[in-house]
Amino acid sequence: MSIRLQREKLAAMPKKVDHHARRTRIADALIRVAARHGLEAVSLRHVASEAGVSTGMVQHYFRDKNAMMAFALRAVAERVQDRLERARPDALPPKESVRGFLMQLLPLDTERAEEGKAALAFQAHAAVHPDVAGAVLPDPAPLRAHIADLIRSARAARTGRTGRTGTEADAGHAGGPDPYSAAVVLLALAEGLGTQILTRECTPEDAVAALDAQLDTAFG
Amino acid sequence: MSIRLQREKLAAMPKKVDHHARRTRIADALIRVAARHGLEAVSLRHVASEAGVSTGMVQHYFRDKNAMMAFALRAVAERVQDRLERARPDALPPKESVRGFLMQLLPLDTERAEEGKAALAFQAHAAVHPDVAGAVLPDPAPLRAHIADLIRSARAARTGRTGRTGTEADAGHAGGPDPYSAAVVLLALAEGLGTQILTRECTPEDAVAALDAQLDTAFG
DNA sequence: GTTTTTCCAATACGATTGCAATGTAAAAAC
DNA sequence: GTTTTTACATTGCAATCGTATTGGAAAAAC
Repeated sequence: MSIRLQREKLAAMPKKVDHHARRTRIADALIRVAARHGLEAVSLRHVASEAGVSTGMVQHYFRDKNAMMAFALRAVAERVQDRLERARPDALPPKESVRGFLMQLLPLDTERAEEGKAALAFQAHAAVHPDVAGAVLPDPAPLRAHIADLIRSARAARTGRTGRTGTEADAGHAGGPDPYSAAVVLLALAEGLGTQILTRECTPEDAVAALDAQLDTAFG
Repeated sequence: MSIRLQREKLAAMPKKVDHHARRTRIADALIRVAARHGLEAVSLRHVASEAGVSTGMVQHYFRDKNAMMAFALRAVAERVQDRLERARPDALPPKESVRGFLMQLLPLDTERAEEGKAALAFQAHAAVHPDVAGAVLPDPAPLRAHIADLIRSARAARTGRTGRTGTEADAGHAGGPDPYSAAVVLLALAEGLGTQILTRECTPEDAVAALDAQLDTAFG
C-alpha cells in the first residue's frame, strides 16, 4: 500500500507511464506557446521548456515535430468539441440551445481567447498543409446537422406541428432559408466573428449583437 | 534618347530606384511564400530567392524582418481593398452590389485562394502581434458603413420611400435587424466562409449558397 | 539473481536563421 | 575632374533549429 501511494503521489513513476497523458501535457504546452507567440515560435526546445520537461522526453513521445503538431492540432479540436458537449443545454428551447453553442465558439473570456488564437494559428497551418489537417480535423457535418435539426424543430413548433418536418424541401417558405443553409451561416458567422474579435476588428459586444441578430432572423 | 532607352529597358538602373516598387516586389514574394508554405517558411533568404534578388537587397530595403512583415501585411490588406474598389458596381441594385462585394471576399479561384491563405496566415499573426497589426491594418468601419447604407437604401426603396432613412432607430421593425448589424453579419460571414473553404470544411458551392441565403434574408 | 525493455536526460551535429560587416560599382553632387 | 551618396552583393557570425546518438537508471520479464 505504501508502495502504491508512492507510485501515485511521488513523481518517481519510472515505468509504465500514461503515454496519452504525457503527449497531452506536451501538446498543451505547444498550444500555450502557439497562442502567445504564434506557430513560428513552436520549437521542440521551447515547447519542452514550457511543459517543464526535457527535449529528450518530447522526442521520446513524438517521432518528430510534425507528429507533435498533428497531435496538438487534434487536441485543440477535441477541446472545442468537449466544451460544446459540456455546454449542451438540451432542456432549453432550441433557439437558446443554439445560442449556447455559438457563444461557446466566441473568444469572450481570456481562456477561450487563448484557445481561439491557437485555433486560428492551426487554421492557417491547415490551409497550407491539407494532408495533416485532413487526417486529423473533425468532420463539421454532424454539428451542422444538429443545429439544422434544432432550427427545424423550432420552426415546426411555431407552425403548430409538433414533430420534426419530413424530407420535403424547406427552402423558400415563410420560415426563411432552408435549415441547413441557416446552420452553415450561423456556424461560419460565429467563426468569422471570433477571428474578428481576436484581430480587434470587432468588439465582443458587436459580435454578440450580430450573432443575436442572426439568431433572431434564423428562428423567426 | 538612347541613354534613356537603356536606363529603362536594361536592368542597369544603378541609382534612383523606386523604393516603393522594390519593397512591393519583395512583399509580393513574401506573400507567395506565406500562401504556399505558411509564415513559418518566411525567411530573409527564402523570400529573397523567391523574389529573384539577393538577401543583401532585402536587407537594404527593410530594416529587419519585422519591418518586412509589416509591409507585406499592409500590402495584402491593400490588395483586397483594391479588388473591392475595382469590383464596385454602383449601377447595380443594392443587393447585387453587396453580393459583388462579398463574392470578392471568397477564395473562389486560385488567385484569391492564394491571397486568402496569405491573409489567413497574417490574421493569425495579427492576433498574436497586436502592435504591428494595429499600426498597419485598415479600419473595417468604412466598408461596414457602406454595406449598411446599401441595405438601408434597399429597404427604403421597398417601403416606397426614396431617400436614405434618417437617424431613427432601425432595429426591430419588419425589415429585420438594424442595417449595421446586418452589415457586420454579412462581412463576418463572408470571412468565416472564406476560411472554411480554405480549410476544406466547406465547399465553395455551399459557401455561395449560404451567402446567397443570408443576402436574401438581409434584403428581404 | 540476470536480462531485457522502457523512459528519459544530455549531448552532438549539420542546417538554417536573423543580422552585422565589408566591399564595390555606379550615379549624383560638387 | 573629385567626392559623396546610393544600391546593392558577398561573406561571416552567433544563435537556434530539427534530429540522431549515446548513456544510464529503473521497472519488467525471466
